[in-house]
Amino acid sequence: MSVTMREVAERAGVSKATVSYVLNGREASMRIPTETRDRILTAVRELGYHPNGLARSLAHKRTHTVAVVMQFPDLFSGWSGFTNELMHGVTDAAIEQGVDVMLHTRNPEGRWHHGEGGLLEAEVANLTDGRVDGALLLRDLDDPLTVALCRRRFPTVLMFSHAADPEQWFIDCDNLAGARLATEHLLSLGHTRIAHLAGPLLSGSGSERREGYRQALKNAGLCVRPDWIVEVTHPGADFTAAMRLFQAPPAERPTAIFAWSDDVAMQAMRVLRAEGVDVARDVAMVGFDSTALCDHTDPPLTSVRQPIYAMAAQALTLLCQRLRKETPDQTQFRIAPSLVVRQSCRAMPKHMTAP
Amino acid sequence: MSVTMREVAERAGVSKATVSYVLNGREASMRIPTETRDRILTAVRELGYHPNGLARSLAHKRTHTVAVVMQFPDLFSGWSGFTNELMHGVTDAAIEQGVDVMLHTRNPEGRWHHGEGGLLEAEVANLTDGRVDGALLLRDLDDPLTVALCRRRFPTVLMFSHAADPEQWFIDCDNLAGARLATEHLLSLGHTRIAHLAGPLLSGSGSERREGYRQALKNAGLCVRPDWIVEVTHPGADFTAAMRLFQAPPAERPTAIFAWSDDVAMQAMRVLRAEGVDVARDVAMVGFDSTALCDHTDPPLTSVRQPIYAMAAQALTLLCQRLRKETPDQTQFRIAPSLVVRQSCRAMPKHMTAP
DNA sequence: TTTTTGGGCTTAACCGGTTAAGCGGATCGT
DNA sequence: ACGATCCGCTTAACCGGTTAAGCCCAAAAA
Repeated sequence: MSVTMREVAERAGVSKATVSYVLNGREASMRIPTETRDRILTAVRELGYHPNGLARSLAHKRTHTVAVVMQFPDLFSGWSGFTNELMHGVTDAAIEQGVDVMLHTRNPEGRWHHGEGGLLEAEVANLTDGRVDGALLLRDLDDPLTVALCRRRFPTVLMFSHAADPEQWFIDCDNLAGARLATEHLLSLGHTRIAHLAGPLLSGSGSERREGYRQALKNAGLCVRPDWIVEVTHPGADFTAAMRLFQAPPAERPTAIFAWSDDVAMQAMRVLRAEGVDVARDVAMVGFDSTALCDHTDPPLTSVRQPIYAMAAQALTLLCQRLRKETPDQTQFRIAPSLVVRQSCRAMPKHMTAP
Repeated sequence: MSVTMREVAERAGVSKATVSYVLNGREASMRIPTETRDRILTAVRELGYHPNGLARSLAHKRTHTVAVVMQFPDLFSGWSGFTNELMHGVTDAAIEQGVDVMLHTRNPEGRWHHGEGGLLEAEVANLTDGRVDGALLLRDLDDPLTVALCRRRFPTVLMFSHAADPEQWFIDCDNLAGARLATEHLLSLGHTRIAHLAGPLLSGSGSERREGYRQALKNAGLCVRPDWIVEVTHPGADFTAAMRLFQAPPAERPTAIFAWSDDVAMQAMRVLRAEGVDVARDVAMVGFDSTALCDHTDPPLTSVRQPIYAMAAQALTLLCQRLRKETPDQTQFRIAPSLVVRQSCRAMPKHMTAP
């Protein structure tokens, strides 16, 4: 089909090896006279030769390709600004590092591992079969795939997650601090009846943000009401449990909500509005991520900012360093989040904050 | 490093070929007794053998991987709901078809081709070097890369673009009809002073939507004011030219805007609001794409819907059919868009519509 | 003149699989 | 008894590159 090195060699009247040496500029060890070199380069041009990437990679055992492995098959679903910013960071850094990116949204047979081992094995085999040099993982805490890959010494970097194992490289956000930031912001505005739309317990971000919420309440001397922690793992989830909180008599309702992600916050805003509850006027809302979307919602959403783009880009850069066997001073990062105040939180009216 | 077929063969006391036959189940032509088969499978299990994907692909000349080639290096930038829905469709279909997806956001040296041919050549070589079987292209009309790949008979499918060449497979939206839909909606609400925030002329969507806008105005007996077609190619672009339209005396200002994309519409809404112009009350706005975001803006954005997810998924499916050398009845698709009315367009007050 | 040196290539093994062709021995048909 | 057939496997070429080792010949050194 395509023109091979053999044909180039024949046309130039040399051996495959010579062509290879010329094309790869192995000048240090091998001095090839200009005349031969020109003959080869002419043949290359005339035949329109380009080396086959697979053969190259097979011989080098290096593909200059990394995989991005998502947790959920539907991560691209909805309007997730998170995924967008993440992929933007990854691809920009990939261009800079000169690597290609493969997408592995593919989850073995459904959402989560069934524990049979066979599916996990298949996934591991898929990643370690030589087509990619390493992987960027977006997975839950103690995810079996992550652990399995690490055990096989397959080069990985965790994004937006972390691990106790010092062998694991990762870059994560300090979710605990972020959640405290959000909750304390609401507290400082005079809110005491704060509910939490929580993420999955399995994920680091989900569980840590819960804990940060709890800590902030406790530090303020408030008790944590378990029924006010409602698990809403993604925007498509069922919000009826959350809505039930607002069917209580007015004095029993939350006056503020900390949502574990912007997407969930936005969906909640929609659902609440449909029920006649106006965000900002009737209830304060804080999200998490502070993606560009937050400026465009009604009202603009106050949110905890984690620098997704930069973190993703750094994750890819770290992975490339790992592939080059470099040893950076630091291989585990915890990024401090910040609060971006927009207009979704009003202060509590004075008379209600008084005891 | 990894365990190879050779080692499996040695441990099972057979040749590489036999192992290969057993693993690939070439039972039809080759009958291997259960005893030998078991010996091999045991060796496979004991050694934890998994075939090397590169070697396999090299021998088969098939990688079961397709590339997604974007036009802009920054396509993942901002909050683009378009890209998100697109990638969701692509990846879902990829899972179904059993192929992997490579991202080629990489643009040779900056944004657009410099026409030297060298960069284009490099890009073509990159895609045709065997690492991917085919490509999904998101490119401008008459894009040189598209043309070059088609000439080399490299399997491609255009997404959200089209071509006159019957050899080109594509799936595109009827942008002309969509733009007419948007403009006619505004006309039907009584607006006659309609501006257009236009996309790049190079892109099919950009130019066709302009034309649809023009046609709708002409059909309504209105004249097209060139100064009211302002090019705003992406949300990060300069909006000052657009804003200048609203510095005219009230009677000279547009009362409605048709934006060529949701992202641009949303950014315009922001910029306008900052200038004291309230969308819906002071000016009607229609976007294009109608991604999930439109429900969350203030006000929710009326927009022309193209089924991005379904189109992207079908594009990938078409590509896979092309790779399997199937010949579908239809290889060029034009999808009819529809209008999703939300709350960003008010009817003109009666006294102003009267002549 | 003989030996050393080194330039300019080639040979051949290798990366890790696939697969057409073929071989040796048992079985079958006549 | 002898050829034909078939089973069960191996051999070796091949995919398209890379690269260590080495060969041949000319020039330099002894």
